[in-house]
Amino acid sequence: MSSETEKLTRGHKKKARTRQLLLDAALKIYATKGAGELALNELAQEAGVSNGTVYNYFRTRDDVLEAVSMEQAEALSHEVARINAAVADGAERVVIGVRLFIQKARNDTAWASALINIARYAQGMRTALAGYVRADIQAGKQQGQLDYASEDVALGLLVSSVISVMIAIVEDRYQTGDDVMIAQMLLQALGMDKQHAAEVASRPLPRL
Amino acid sequence: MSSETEKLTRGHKKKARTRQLLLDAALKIYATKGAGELALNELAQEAGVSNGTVYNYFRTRDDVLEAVSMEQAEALSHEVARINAAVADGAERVVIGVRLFIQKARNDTAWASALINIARYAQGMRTALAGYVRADIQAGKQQGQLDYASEDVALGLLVSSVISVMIAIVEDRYQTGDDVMIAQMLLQALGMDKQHAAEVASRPLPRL
Amino acid sequence: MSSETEKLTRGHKKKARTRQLLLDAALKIYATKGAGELALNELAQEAGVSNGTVYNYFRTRDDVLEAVSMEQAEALSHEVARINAAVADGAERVVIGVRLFIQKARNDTAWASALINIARYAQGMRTALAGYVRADIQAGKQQGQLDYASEDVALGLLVSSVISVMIAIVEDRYQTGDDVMIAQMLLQALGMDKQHAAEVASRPLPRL
Amino acid sequence: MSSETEKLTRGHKKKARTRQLLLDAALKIYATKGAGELALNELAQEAGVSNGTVYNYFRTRDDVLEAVSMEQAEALSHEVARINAAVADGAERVVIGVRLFIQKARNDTAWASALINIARYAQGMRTALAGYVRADIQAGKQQGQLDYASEDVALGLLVSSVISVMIAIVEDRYQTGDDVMIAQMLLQALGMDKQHAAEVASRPLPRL
DNA sequence: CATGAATGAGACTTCATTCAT
DNA sequence: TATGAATGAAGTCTCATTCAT
Repeated sequence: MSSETEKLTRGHKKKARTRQLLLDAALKIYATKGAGELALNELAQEAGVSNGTVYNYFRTRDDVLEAVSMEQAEALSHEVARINAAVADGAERVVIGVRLFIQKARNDTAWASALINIARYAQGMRTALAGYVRADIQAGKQQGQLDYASEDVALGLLVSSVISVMIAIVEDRYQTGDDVMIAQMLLQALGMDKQHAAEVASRPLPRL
Repeated sequence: MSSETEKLTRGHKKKARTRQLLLDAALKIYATKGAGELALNELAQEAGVSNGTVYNYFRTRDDVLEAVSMEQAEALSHEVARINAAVADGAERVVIGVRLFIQKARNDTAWASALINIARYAQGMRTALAGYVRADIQAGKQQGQLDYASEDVALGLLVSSVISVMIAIVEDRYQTGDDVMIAQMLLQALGMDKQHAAEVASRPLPRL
Repeated sequence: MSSETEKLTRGHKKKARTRQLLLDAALKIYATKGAGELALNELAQEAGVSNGTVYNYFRTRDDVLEAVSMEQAEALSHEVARINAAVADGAERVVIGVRLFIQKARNDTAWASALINIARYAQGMRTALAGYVRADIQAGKQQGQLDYASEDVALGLLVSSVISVMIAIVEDRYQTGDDVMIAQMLLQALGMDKQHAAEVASRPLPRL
Repeated sequence: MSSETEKLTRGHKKKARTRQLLLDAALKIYATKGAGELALNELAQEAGVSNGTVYNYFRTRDDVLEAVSMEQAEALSHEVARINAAVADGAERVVIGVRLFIQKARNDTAWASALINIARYAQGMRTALAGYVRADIQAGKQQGQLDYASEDVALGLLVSSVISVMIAIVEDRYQTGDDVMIAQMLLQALGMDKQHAAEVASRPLPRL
């Protein structure tokens, strides 16, 4: 490794570490506050860096939001994709995505709360979340299991419904089995008949 | 009417008028800004009263939000109830509610934008919106047209989907016919079969 | 006095008083610091008002500077005009203006210092100062005592020279009689011959 | 030349080069901003070095200002001295200095702007500029062409007048011929009679 | 009740300066 | 010497809130 490269690497590592500190701190704050209320000096304090340091990484509140959004969206995509790797059935892939998402939210309501707050503001987040489902519902349609007129409307329905369940979780209105229920309803909305939808929605989830 | 009473009445009228000025101004501002960004100073200016006056009517930012929420929710309930007065079919009532709501949003995107911003913050708004649909889906179920396992999940689905369409409108992603489409999908989600759902969703709307 | 007027007057009086507090405080600060270094929170403290109050009167540092400039320029104009009221001779009016200005600076070096700092930044100040001399040198020219090619150059020379003497005063480089000396030199620059200039420049000043 | 010496020399050269980079960058910035607003971060960026590097050369903002002042004053002295080398007449030397200065300012208003900003803050600059004129007016006095009572007042007048013209140039208020005009007025201020002053002020300038 | 000047807490933002590499 | 991330003091600015009129 040349001295040049080494220097850059060290610098980058430090930069990357601080940046991650800030992103983690931001996510933590989003669990409590709306994205519009994130105070950059509070972010600094939470991350354990000084006030001015924040400005070496983010110019505005929205920059922070966008960065956190992207990070979360990417992490989620990767995770669901990994778990769905062995599943070919488009409808089932949708169900797994929806139910895993909800499960994750139940296991970590702070995270769920943060995600809700992020999704409220960061349209990019919603879009990114929609992105990784799009292929699944397309597959479902091609496989003849799903049948819907507008992909965009379908995606809007899917994403907003899942968020709606997340809100229920955070507000402690979630009931056991709601994940299966919403999955079934979504399949029906996407054109699957009740019996089939009920069956697919209640298949056991693959191991993580 | 005694002079005393008259004075009181006039006082009340004036009071009510000022309050309405403030509510209208707030709605106008919500069309532009998130509820968290409403500045009471700006509200006063928009309403044409002095900043101190605001405090005679609302103690906090959230008071304003809640009042506007309630006003809107009530107005919406009344409107939809009036239009639905002659409709007995529960499923059709749902469709009419959904489609009218969307139509209204399309006719006044500023109002739509305000409502989205209100709904983001004021959970009460969502609840209120859900309230007036609850009876309709219950009716649909009793009439044997709808079939769903959890009323709460169903309501969450309905409300969040409609909001999702409103967001699409504000962001100019709405396509003609999306209102019928979402109505149909929601009926399907609520357990109606495709053909029937398509038929009910596309019935002509009653006159306003 | 109607209640309406009374209210306005009371409000105005208070506003005017606070504004004057701020202007006075600003002048005091300019005696020490350059106009570019005036800190608005320091201004608040010096004026004995709270931080935010400053922003009810001035939006920026430059607003303060301009207001102080105008106030000073106006006060100076009035003062010199009053003293010169009985003097018809244009050249003598110039001399009186110059010498009084210098005298005032010697009597209040803090004021002189402030004025220097103001003049450095606020071109408007220089212009205003020039304004009230313009008529005098025009008179001198018409009376056949002064003779110069460019009025603007002449005014620039006059104003900058007086400021130059003020700087000397503040830096304690001023020598007794320099006021007469600079007045004579300026008359010569404006086309008067040495003997005449010496005589006019050394005439006794009118009483204040 | 030993490798050791060579390294030192290269080091010195590099050091000198970096310093010059910084001085040039500072001058460029002074053309835009007042000396009080020079940000060392910006200086570093403009010079293409890292912010920490600045501190290897200058301890404070004022250090930079002083260094640039000195550099400019020295350069100007040299230039005028060179051009005046063959001129014995003190009054003419003054005229040449004044007019060349103005000419240079007209040819490079950015430089003029920088110099004004420097002169505002750095009294040393004014002093240095005065320094190289002092000998000339002394010569003029000894030659019997100039006649003034106070050398210091005369120098103040000279320097401030020239700066006043530079300001006029930067503000686009300069008129052709103003250089000759101001030169003539200054000679008159220094005691020369009108006809003679007009003649000396309008002599053709020596070639550069 | 209405007014609007004053308040001051609390955010934002910049930048000179330090320091480990 | 050069680098540039980190620091934190110092200033800017906003706005909910109070209060005398």
